[in-house]
Amino acid sequence: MFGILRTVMTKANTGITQQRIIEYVQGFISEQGYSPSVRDIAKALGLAASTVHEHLSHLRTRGVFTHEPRQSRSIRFTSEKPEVIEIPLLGQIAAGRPMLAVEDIKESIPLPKEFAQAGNYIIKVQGDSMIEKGIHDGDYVVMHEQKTAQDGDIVAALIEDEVTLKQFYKKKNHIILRPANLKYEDIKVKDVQVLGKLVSLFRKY
Amino acid sequence: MFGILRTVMTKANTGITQQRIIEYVQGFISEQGYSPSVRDIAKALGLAASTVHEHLSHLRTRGVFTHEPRQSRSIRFTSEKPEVIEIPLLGQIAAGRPMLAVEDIKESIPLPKEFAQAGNYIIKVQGDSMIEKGIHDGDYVVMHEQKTAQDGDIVAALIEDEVTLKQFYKKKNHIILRPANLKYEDIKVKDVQVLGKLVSLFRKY
DNA sequence: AAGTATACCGAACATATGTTCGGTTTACAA
DNA sequence: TTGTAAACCGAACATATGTTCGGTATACTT
Repeated sequence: MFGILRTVMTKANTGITQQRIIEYVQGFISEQGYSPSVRDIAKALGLAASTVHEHLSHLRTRGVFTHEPRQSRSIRFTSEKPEVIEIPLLGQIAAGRPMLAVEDIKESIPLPKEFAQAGNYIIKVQGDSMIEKGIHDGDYVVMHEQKTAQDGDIVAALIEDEVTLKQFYKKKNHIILRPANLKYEDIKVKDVQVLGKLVSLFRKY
Repeated sequence: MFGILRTVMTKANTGITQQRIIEYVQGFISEQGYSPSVRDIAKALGLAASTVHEHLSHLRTRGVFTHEPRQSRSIRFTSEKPEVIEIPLLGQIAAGRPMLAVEDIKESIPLPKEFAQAGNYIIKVQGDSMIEKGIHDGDYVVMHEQKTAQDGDIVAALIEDEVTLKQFYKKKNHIILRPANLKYEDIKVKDVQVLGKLVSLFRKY
C-alpha cells in the first residue's frame, strides 16, 4: 500500500521532480548558506529519502551539481556562481561636471550579467526630463560607455559641463537632444560629447 | 595520561587555536564549497572533536560565525553574505493563470540586496497599464509577497484568474485597482487577492 | 600551596545522514 | 496482453556528526 500522505501522481513525469529538487536546493543554499540533507529535500517535496537519493544520483550523473558520496550536505552547483558583475556607480546625472573620472567612483552595484557588462557604469537620474520614457527621478541607469550614438538612442551627453540623459538624433548640421517630457524643449547643438548609451534601468520603491 | 600524538604546548594560549579554526574553516569552505564537520576540523588541527566543539561554541558566542546547533556542516561566517540575492522569476504578469505555483519557476535573477530580499519574486510585466508610473511592457518588477496593501501601493493582484499590476485603493465597501494609463478604467471589486507589493523594478534596453 | 581557569583528551550517546534493498504503481512500448 | 522502465515508498543499515561527560595537564592567581 502507500502512505497516507502520499501524493498519487503520474509516474512518467521524468524531469519535473528533478527540477523541483534543483530549485529547492538552490533556495535552501541561498537562504541557509549550506546545502540541505537528503531528508531535508524529501520532507520539503513530500518524497521519501530514498527517492530523493535516487534523483540526486541522476542529477550528479547529469552534471547538474557535485555531491560527494556519503558526505552530508555536500551539494554544490557546478555553475554556482551567479552571473553577477560589479558596476560602478559614478554619480548623479544632470549634477554638473563630467563624472567619468575614477575619483568619483563611490560604490558599485552588483548586477546580473543580462543587465550589464564590464565597462558599464551606473548613474542615478535626477529630474524628470525623461519621464515619458519611463525614466523617473531617482532611477538608476546603466550606461554603456561609447562616444557615438544612433538616432533614437537614449544617451548620456555632456552639455555645458552638465551630464544629461536625452534621446539622441543626428541631423545634417546639428544634433538634437530630445527630452521625453513636454515641459522641456529640444536641445539643438552643433556637436556633443556622448558619454554612453542606456543599457538598462532599475528602480527602488 | 595523554595520547601519543598529543601536542604538548602552553595552555594559556587563548585565541590562537580559535584563530586556526577560523582559518581552516574559511579555507575549507572556500575550497570545498561547504563547511567542514567538527571532526574534519579536529583531524586537520590535531585536536579532539570535543575540543573543537568547545571552541566552536565560543566562536559562535563571539559572533564570529553562525553554527546551527546539532546541524551538520552548518558553519557560516556572518560576513559571508554576498551582497547579492537570488530572486526567482515567476512568470509574466497579466499573462493569465495564477503563477505562484512552484512549477512555474523557470529561473532566478541575482539582485543586489538593496533591491530585493529573500522571499521576493520577480515578474515580467506585460502590457502598458502602468505606463504612467514608468512601468513599461517588458520591465521586470520585484514583488514582496504580502496579502494586504495600503492605499496607493502598487500591487500584483489576482483578478479573474489573471495577475495584474495595479495601484491599490481601499474604499468602504470595495477595492479599487487603478491602472496608470488613461486608456484603462479603474477596476472596482468587492474583494481581491493581493499577491504582493512592488519593491523595485529593472529594465533592459 | 591551594584554588581556579584554560585547553585539551577519549569514550560514549543520540541523532542525522547517506545509502541500500525489496516492493508497488503507472505509463508506455512490443 | 505482457514486459519493462521510471518514479516512488518504507524499513533497515552503517557511518557521520554534534554533543555531553568526566578527567588531565598547565598556567596563573591568591
